Amino acid sequence: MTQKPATRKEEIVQTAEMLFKKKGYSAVTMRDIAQAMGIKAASLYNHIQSKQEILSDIIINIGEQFTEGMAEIVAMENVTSIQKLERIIKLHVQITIENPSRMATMNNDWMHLEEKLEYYLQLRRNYEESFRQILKQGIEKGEIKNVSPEVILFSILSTLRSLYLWIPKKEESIKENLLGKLSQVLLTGITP
Amino acid sequence: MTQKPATRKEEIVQTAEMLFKKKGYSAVTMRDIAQAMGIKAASLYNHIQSKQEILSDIIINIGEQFTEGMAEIVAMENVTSIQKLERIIKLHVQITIENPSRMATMNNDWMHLEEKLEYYLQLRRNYEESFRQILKQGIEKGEIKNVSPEVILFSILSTLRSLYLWIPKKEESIKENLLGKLSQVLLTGITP
DNA sequence: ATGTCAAACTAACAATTGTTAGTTTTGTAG
DNA sequence: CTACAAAACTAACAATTGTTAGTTTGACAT
Repeated sequence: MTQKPATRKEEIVQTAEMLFKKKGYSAVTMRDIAQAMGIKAASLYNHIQSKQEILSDIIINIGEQFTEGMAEIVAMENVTSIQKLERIIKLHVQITIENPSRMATMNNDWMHLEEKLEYYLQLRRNYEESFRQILKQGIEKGEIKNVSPEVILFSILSTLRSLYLWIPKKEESIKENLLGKLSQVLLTGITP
Repeated sequence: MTQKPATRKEEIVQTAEMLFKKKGYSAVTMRDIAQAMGIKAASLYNHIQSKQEILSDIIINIGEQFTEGMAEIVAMENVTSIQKLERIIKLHVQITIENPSRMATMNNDWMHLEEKLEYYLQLRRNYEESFRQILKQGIEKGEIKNVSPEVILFSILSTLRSLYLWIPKKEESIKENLLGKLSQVLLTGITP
């Protein structure tokens, strides 16, 4: 699920993101993080600059993963809009399986970013705009029902952004089926 | 959108929930709440017992609204499962339009409940179980596609729980259409 | 053995936290 | 005008916060 940390700093970030997921950034203290690692709070500062830096590292890392993934999808040729949507769903499932805690932190604590806040918001706006364009093209080409793209965008994105809440509970076998089932529900609906 | 506060305590709760929505429970101080009301932090304690009480009031209030709404839906006779799902969607849209800040607080800060935490979790488990039963009955009767009820539950509930993020931006006219569009997308999908 | 360097430690800081105690202001009913 | 209750205030508290400075430890190459 999560990679082996390569540096001591990465260990700190990985410990922090687990705690952030449970209680949120503001409710987690540097002493909490240190205790979870079996060291003292002051020792953390041999490896990081500030608590804020931990948060930035977590969120910007994931934000840029989504940006890169979306760029690839936008660049795809000779595919339908539905196929692009399937790729978006796959992108979310993959990233969330790899980094459930980071996803939780990005979703819940982005507003506590300081210097990096505007950059994060820019990434998010661009991502949503690409998503919206894919939906509009699909409607134009008749591949997607002519319903408000905004409502579709909201509905799919809400589900994908909540994946971190459900994925950690499932075993690997279920995760494999998840992508297919989720695509079916989100794209074709639940009525026969 | 929000009711006129009847008591000074309700004013405090309403001020608090707006701030909780923006920054989360842990990041909002009693001095923040007081300042937003133009008074001093100590004055709040003429009306409330603790910061924790504010959070409890907000979350339990909403939690019980959902419990009551779901009880009515479960008790409905001579209706299809799809009609019950439409009523669930309507329930979420209505409550969220009336209390967007409370919804945000319930979704994001329930884990900071103390004495009332177990009661809240019980309400939530019961709600989800009723939802699950409606889905299973729908599948049995052939009114709902035979896809994993768990995935359907997750998908619809994720969207409904995120409504607070989108609803405050829309004007009243859009809100009226929202219910219909949302039902269409969630139930019949987006493919023609 | 010695020197080096990363990574831990102790001790402390200034600021901020939720909350209490006791006092003063304010508006309204008699 | 007076009395009373509601609701504000000032001042302070003990605990906790992120962070810094300076020191010690431990592993390893020389």
